[in-house]
Formats: sequence, C-alpha cells, structure tokens
Amino acid sequence: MVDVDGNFGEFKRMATATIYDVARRAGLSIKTVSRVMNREPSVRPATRERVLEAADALGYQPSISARSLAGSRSFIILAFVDAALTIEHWRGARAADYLTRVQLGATLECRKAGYHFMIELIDREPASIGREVRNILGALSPDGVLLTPPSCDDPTVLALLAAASVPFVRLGSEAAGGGGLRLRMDDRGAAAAITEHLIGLGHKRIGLILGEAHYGSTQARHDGYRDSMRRHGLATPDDLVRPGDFTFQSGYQGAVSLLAMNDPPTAIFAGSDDMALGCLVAADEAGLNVPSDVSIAGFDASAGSRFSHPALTTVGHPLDELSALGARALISGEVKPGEEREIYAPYPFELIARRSTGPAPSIR
Amino acid sequence: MVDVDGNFGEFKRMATATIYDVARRAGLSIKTVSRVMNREPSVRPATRERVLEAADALGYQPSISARSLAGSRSFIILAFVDAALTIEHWRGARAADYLTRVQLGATLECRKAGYHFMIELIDREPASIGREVRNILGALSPDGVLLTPPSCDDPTVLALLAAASVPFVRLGSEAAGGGGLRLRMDDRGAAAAITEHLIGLGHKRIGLILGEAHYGSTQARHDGYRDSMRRHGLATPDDLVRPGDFTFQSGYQGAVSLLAMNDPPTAIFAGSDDMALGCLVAADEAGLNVPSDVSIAGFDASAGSRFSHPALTTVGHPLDELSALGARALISGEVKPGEEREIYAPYPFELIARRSTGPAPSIR
DNA sequence: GTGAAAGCGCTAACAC
DNA sequence: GTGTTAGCGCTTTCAC
Repeated sequence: MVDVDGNFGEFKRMATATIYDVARRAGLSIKTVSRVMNREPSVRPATRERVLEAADALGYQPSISARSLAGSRSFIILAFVDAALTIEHWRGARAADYLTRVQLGATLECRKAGYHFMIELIDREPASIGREVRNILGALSPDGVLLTPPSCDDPTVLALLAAASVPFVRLGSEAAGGGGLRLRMDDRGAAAAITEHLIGLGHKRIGLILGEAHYGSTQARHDGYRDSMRRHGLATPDDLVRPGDFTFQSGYQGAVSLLAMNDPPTAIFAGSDDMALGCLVAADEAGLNVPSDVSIAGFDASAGSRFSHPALTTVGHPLDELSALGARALISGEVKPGEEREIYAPYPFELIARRSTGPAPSIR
Repeated sequence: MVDVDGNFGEFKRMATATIYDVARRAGLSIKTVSRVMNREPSVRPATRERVLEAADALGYQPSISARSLAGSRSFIILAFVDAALTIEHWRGARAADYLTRVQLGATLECRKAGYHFMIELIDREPASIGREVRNILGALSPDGVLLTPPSCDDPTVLALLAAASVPFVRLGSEAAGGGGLRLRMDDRGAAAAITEHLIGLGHKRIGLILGEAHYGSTQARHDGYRDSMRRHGLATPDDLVRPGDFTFQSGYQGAVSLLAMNDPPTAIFAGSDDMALGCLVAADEAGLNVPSDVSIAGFDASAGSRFSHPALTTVGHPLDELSALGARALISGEVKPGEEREIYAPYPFELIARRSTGPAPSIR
C-alpha cells in the first residue's frame, strides 16, 4: 500500500531526508530550501515550486529539534496543569471535562498551524514548582505556555515564565497583575443570570454549591449569585452556600446537606454540571421530584448535561474556544513575552434553560 | 519567593545554563558533565558530585532539542490516535474516558522517567495517513509510539513505524502480525464472565449492545458473549444484538430498540459503561425498574459506573495500567524497533457485581 | 577515568 | 533572489 523499503526481517533503518537531500535534488542551496519551508517571501515562484517538489518526493519534514536548536521557534505549545488536581480528575473521569476541553481547543489549533501541543503536570508545592518549571522550560523551550487554574495565578510560575521570556496565556484567571494574556468568560455575569432565572421562577431560598476554591471562577460565580440575590432583596445566609470541588461527589454531598435543612431551599445552583448531576441523584434519593419539588441548575453546558434526567438548566462555558484563542495568540506571536499589560477578554455567555428548573413549589 | 532576575519593565532574557556553563563552574570538560547527566558509569564519585553541584546551582537542564539532534534519544513518547474519533469523543465528553485513561497511565510513567508524552491526532484516510505519520516522525523523532484502535491495526502506520525504526506498542489490538508489542486485556473472557453472571441470575434472553466496530475489542466481547450463551444452550438471534459506538447515546438507542421488541430481553449487556448508562435512562423512560424488570451490565468500570442509579455491574478494564506498561516498555528499550515477534500480554480482569443486575423477573 | 574534535539538521547574519 | 558560513547544545568517536 505504501512504499516503505525494508520488509520485516532484513531490517534497514530508513534514513529521514534532510535539508541537504532536498537541496541537492532541487539543485539549490539549503538556505533556499529553508526559505521555502519557512514561507519567506523572497523566493521566486519557480524556485519555490522546485523545492516543494523535491521535498515532497523525498517526504522531507524539517526536524523540530534542529529548528528549535538553531532558531528561535520550537513549534511546541505547552499547557501547565496542576499535577494532583489533574491526576485526580483523570482518575475520576466525572470532572475530567475541564482539561479535555482545553486540550480539544489547543490541540486542534496547534495542529492547524503545524505546532504540537503537550500537557505538562506541575506540582503545587512552592518548594518544587520553581525547579520543575525551570526544568520543563529548559528541556522543551516551548514557544508559549497555556496556564490553567490554579497555576495561572502562581507567582513563581509567572515570574519564571517572564524571566525565561516565554509568552503565556492565563485561562480562567481572576487575578490581575502577573503579566500574560488573561482569557476568561464572564463567570460573575453568568452566575447572576442563572440566579436571575431561578428568581424569575419564583424561588426565594436558593442554595449554592461552590466549585474548587483554587479556581478564580469559583469566587466570581459566588459573587454573581450574591449580586443577583441582593438585587432582589433575598437573603444569602451562610448555610445556603456549601463547599464543593466541581466533582459529582461533592455536588451530591452538598445537595444532601442542603436538602436535610429544616427549611431547605427550593432551588440549588451548582457551580458545575458535574456537581448538578450529583444534586439530581441526591434529590431523587430524598424522594424529591426535579423540578416540581426542587429546581437544579448547573454550569458549563457539559456534554452530560444534555442527557441527564431531567436535562440540566445550565450556562455555556466556551472553554475550548478560549483555549483555541489562547493557542492562536501564542502561535501568532500576538502575546509578547514579558508583556506588562493585561488583556481581559470577556466572552458572551449563553443561558440554556432545560427541564431541571421550574416554578417554585409554593406558587405552583 | 524565587530568585529570578529581571522584574517586569526593564526586561532581560534569562539565558538558560548550558553544558558549557556547568563544565566551567565545575572545572571539568563538557564530556564529563554529559557523562554524569546520562548516568554513565565511568565517572569517579567525587567528580560526579562536583558536576551535580554545579548543575544544581545553575539550574541546568539538558536541552531536549540538542540531545535529540546529537544523540539517539528524543525523550518523547507519542500516542497516535484517530483524529475524527478523538475529536468526537472530546466534544461529547461521555466517551472521552478511553483516551483519558491512556493519557493518565502514559503521562505518569513518562514523567517518572524524565520523558514527555504527547498526543498526535492522525486522520484515518489512507491517502493522508502515510504523509501525516511520516511528517510527525520526521518532525518529532519520538523514542516510541503508543497506538490505539483503530490506528493500532492500520498497515500503513505499522509499516512506516517499522521502516523508521521506531519502537511501538499496540493497545487493544486483536490483529496479530504487523510487529510491535501488543497489549490488551482478555476482552473475550471478560465478556463471557459478564454473560455468565447474567445467566447465573436466571436470565435467558440477554441483549447485547456492541461497541465501535473499529475496535478489535468489540469483536472479542461479542465472541465472549456468544461463547457463554452457546455454552448454556441459549439462542443469540440477530435482533438481540444491536450496534453501538461506546457512547451514551448509542447505548440509549440500543436499549430503546431492544425494550420495544415483542419479546424483550430481561437483561442487557452493553459493551461499555457509557452505553450502559444510556440503557438505564431508556429503561427508566420505558417505566421499567432496574434490576427487578430488567438487568443492565456495562464494561470498563468507569468512574461514572459507581455513581449511577442503580450502580452498574461491570468489569474492570486496566487501561491506564496497560498504557503505563506500554510506556515503560518503550522507555526501557525493551520493545525493539522492527521486532518481528508479537508479545501477547493478557491481563487478569475483575467482575464487579453491583445493583444494576438481579434475578430474572420470571423466577423472582 | 577524562578530554578534544567532529557533526547532528537546521536558522541567522551577512555576503553576493 | 540566492548562497556561504558559523553556530545552536548536545552526543559521538577516538585519543589520552
């Protein structure tokens, strides 16, 4: 099917073609070949054609190592993610959604541009994080780094990246200062919109289950919830707000404790769809019907939210788009290393009202 | 917190230390430093100590590009995954589990050994797959490649890998021939065990929902199901076996069609937990109780299977362990490039009986 | 046990 | 518009 010399058995290493092979075959210098491969303008069309032909015939592909060593680009974009958090999420697939979507957006964008995307786990310990980041940067010399919470706000990481002159994008960071391009959605506004939706349905006691405390978005969603409640003169006593960590289990536990109250809320807003899915199960176990007894709303518009029973009211989080945007910015060189100014890129959000929310029981 | 020269503003590129810097500081030649970094034996302990000290003081990390260019190792392990399939799975997170677990095992193993793991998407088209694989190999020159279905059985991919002399591991391949190290679980035996479990509960009409046809494991699980049914003299008419693709949706559809039969099965064995989750919803919508009206069993022991309602009877798939094993074999050099012989590594499986399966209705 | 020199495949700076 | 030369930071080969 494909012409590869060497059948198994008498095995021979197929030497990969180098820039010299292409130059020889085209009857040109290696510099010209280099120019063509890098799409530099000053090459006559006919010459370019000859080079392309030779390269194609030889199946030539510039070596990333050589380019990276000689030049300024490595064609590698990295994502720094928290090791413990990521391993935990990967193990319990329920909350793996976040990184998966980051990976989706960045991988496709890199692939389009001939770049390669790679995930690097880094420990949270202040003692080791510096050495780790330095090692990774030294070993891979990436052209750009995508940072996710909580690493996106780690001063050591930010300082090392700046010192190494590596451009970076901070996904979901709420903390100004520290440089880089900050990309995030309007979590506060979106949370307010969800709360508003519930209030519009007649709910007055609305419970909130928070996400992982390390994420800036958790605070922002909390703020959005309070904004909206206050606007309508509704109370937000502390026992209506429960801790969580974005996982199904934490959502389940939060809902169990909320529904066990003497005066339980008639609606629960969970800071992630995974947690909302946990709420659904807790409500079911408590013998409560969703939405006639209690309304449940999530956050993220994850794939699972469409298939739950009932389908979840939620708000879309364009994480893959943000990630793609970030990768593109890194590749295009639009994010300057050591850039001082912060670019805040809000993104429109979309409220998706589905079956899991309905009129408050009292006015039914 | 960390000493990085250059505050923002008057920005200065922090030059990364090279092997020369270390050699100079230690008062030795670069060759000696190289020997220490590569753990070569012939270095006096005292000398080794001096090098290590200097390297540490300078925060020195050998450049992967330079090592890869000069030597024979690149410290990079790649996974080739089908582009269309992966993008689809990443989009609809319900079936993203497979790659996530491969990533978990391989990433951790590579990290331990100072290697880097990277996912490369490749198209399934015969026309482009050759060029793509060749380009990736030429650009990255990985030390080893992990292959997942369906790429693990693509003759073009296998031939190119062999020709380029890159060692590879085939995850979940049922097809002998083609070289490399083949790693998979005993899908056939596991499927037979699940079927056996259902038969033991008194079920006689047992429906099967198949996985993605491109996966060798799908055929193997189908075989295991038939093995067990035949052994007990039970019929397996074609309409008891429905197509699927590992996703929640396809499981839902399969169950809907199965339960709508004139003589519906009293138990359904789904080829993946995600599909079994879909079956649960379909049963619920049909007004059927699980397990008293119909039993549902899955496959994979995914994280979600523990939290469903009721919890799923399933069989564990040590995908992350297989992936880790594969990565380790690649790193250690235990998998020789161009190796002719196949190593078949079965793995013990574990049947996890939970609440979603129970006695057949007739004998209750 | 240690070191000097060559060269991996490419880009950068500067010719022409 | 195109070619020449000198490295990039390492490993390799071969001396010592």
